[in-house]
Amino acid sequence: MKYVTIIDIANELGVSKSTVSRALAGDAQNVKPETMKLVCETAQRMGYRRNEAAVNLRRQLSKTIGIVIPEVVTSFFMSFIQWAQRDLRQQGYRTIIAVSNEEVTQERECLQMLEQCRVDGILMSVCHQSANAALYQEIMSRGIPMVFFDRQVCGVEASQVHIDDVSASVFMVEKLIRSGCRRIVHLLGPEHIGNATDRLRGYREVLEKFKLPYNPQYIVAGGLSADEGAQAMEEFLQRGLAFDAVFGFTETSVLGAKSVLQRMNFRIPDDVSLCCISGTTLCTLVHPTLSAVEQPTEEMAHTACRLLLEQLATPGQCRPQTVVLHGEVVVRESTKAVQAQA
Amino acid sequence: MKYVTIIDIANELGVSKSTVSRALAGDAQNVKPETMKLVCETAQRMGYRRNEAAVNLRRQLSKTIGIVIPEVVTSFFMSFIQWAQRDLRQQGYRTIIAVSNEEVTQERECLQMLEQCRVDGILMSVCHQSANAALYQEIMSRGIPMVFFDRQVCGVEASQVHIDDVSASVFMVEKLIRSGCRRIVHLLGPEHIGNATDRLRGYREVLEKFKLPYNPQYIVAGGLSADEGAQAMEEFLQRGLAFDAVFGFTETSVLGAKSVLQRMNFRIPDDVSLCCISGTTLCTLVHPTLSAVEQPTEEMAHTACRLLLEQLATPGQCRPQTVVLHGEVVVRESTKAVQAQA
DNA sequence: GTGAAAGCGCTAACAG
DNA sequence: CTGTTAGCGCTTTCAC
Repeated sequence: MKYVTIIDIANELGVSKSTVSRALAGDAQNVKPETMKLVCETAQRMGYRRNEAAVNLRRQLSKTIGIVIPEVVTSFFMSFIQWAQRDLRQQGYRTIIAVSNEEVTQERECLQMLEQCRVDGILMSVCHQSANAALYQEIMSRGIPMVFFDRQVCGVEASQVHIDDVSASVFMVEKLIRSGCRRIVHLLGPEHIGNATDRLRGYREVLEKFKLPYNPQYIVAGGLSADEGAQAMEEFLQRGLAFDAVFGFTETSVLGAKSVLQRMNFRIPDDVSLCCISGTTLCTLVHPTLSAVEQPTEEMAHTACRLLLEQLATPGQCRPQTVVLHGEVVVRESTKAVQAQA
Repeated sequence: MKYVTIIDIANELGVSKSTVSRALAGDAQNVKPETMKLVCETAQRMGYRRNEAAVNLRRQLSKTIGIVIPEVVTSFFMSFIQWAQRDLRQQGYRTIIAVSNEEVTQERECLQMLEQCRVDGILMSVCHQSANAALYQEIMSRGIPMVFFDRQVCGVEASQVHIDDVSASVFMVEKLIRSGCRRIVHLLGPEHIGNATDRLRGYREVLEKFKLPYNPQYIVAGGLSADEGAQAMEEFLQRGLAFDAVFGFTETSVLGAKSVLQRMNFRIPDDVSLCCISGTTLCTLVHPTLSAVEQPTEEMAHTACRLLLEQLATPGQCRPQTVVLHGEVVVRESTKAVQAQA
């Protein structure tokens, strides 16, 4: 029931606890090799586990990074975490994961918890572009570096890494148009997520470029979840407008829309092309009727970790910087596209 | 840079740190209401965050539960975590998530880390049914309760919760046969995962029941990942045997197989039915050609948490118990099935 | 109702 | 090379 402490080991061996501490820390400079070996073996034998709480308290730092993500449905965030953990662990950092569930209050609680655990830094994907901005500032002013990834934040002086949503959107929509689509439904993301605005902007830019009319009737609030996407699709169908493509904000919402379309016997991608800016490669792998610009998850994780570690290495020294990455494009050409090219 | 401590608050107010501690803990019995209010307000104003490391050290417990999962690709584990976190948080527990990446050594490191963090209990899904069994026993003998979920463990006296893999498998395969399939490929899971053996057993039981011949040629090692599933499928195709269904161990591996089949212009589910025992509802939602018995993720999480909390409440008192849940079935009937019924 | 003091397990000066 | 000592921030007796 009780854990073995360095004092237990010290008593067992008749040495002082400092010696044990030094030996266990591998301080070859100040411990005789044989003492070292003896201590380590005894620790092993007695089932010693060093108490992180005690170490953190003493050292005044935790060697722990907090990661806050908005949801766990999309594999993007999980994949990001995996890459980030690898990088951070390599630098001797542990990670604590906290999920805000897309709610501002839960996000506050997550951050509070991370502060209580005295994390050395935070990787964060926000659930709202501005609601908790003051809190972010407060945390950073306390000397805890934060790096924001994927979801953009407004009004915060901090390092960020995200993809170029406008370009990604432009690329995707242009691809649709070139493959013969003219009437493109856009499942708009929530306005409190900055990326949504950018993607709408991209959508509009392409229409202008091709001198196609912009009809607000084709823009539907598609939310984030599959349910919201499905609902949005039904809402649009009731408007009775002709359409040949759906460009969704989330992978999840466009898949929700897809289920509605299939129920209505639309053939995909022959009748309707589906596309989105996707979380991860897995998406288009398993949804072979979906076109997507894919986020470079691994690169984003590396970059975010690099930015954070830099700030950790030079406390208070480096200016915040924003890194913008570019997605990879995976497009499923519909038969319509083939006709259009002919 | 420096955090505010209760001593800072005590000095600010000219009271002792004990009083501050009591007030912050909400000990109304021993603190005058006005003092209480004053302390709390000051704490708020000064941006106090209580140091969890110090509390844990003092209290000799962490109010933290560790969750170990083998991978983060499947949404099942993420979904499980979400439910579990909700239950545990409600009981005042924090959670630490650790990922073993299906590797025995990484799993050891995870557990070691959790012990170092002095977690009060562990929810665990193993990457190997027996490799670390001794370690599990050691941890439990130290008084840290463990509950194993989803993946079965061998030779360990501990509480477990998983689905009835044999029944699930029987149900799925029987469904295939009743819908007209006769030659069913089975993508077998790794032998170090107990559930794989059970599912194969289910497969064989059904064949016997229907007096169909068992041909080992139809069993292919399908691994866990999409790549492994694809490779297994290709391997099977080279055998040149006729087949009309694929029953995979993992959602992921059967989707890998699917990509190969599609490349070969098989029509799904008309030429070939695909099915598996799936991680979560999302799976069949987004893969409308896949039939599956779905794990009751939420129920599994609730059950696992309940078992753990029971052990936490009565240390060393409750005997390990195994709970077996049943999956829900979602079947996509192929046109072949319709023909068979006619 | 409040304060003084001890101590959780560990590290890091400082002496020897 | 090793031992002694002083805390890290907090809770919790025990006095008053």
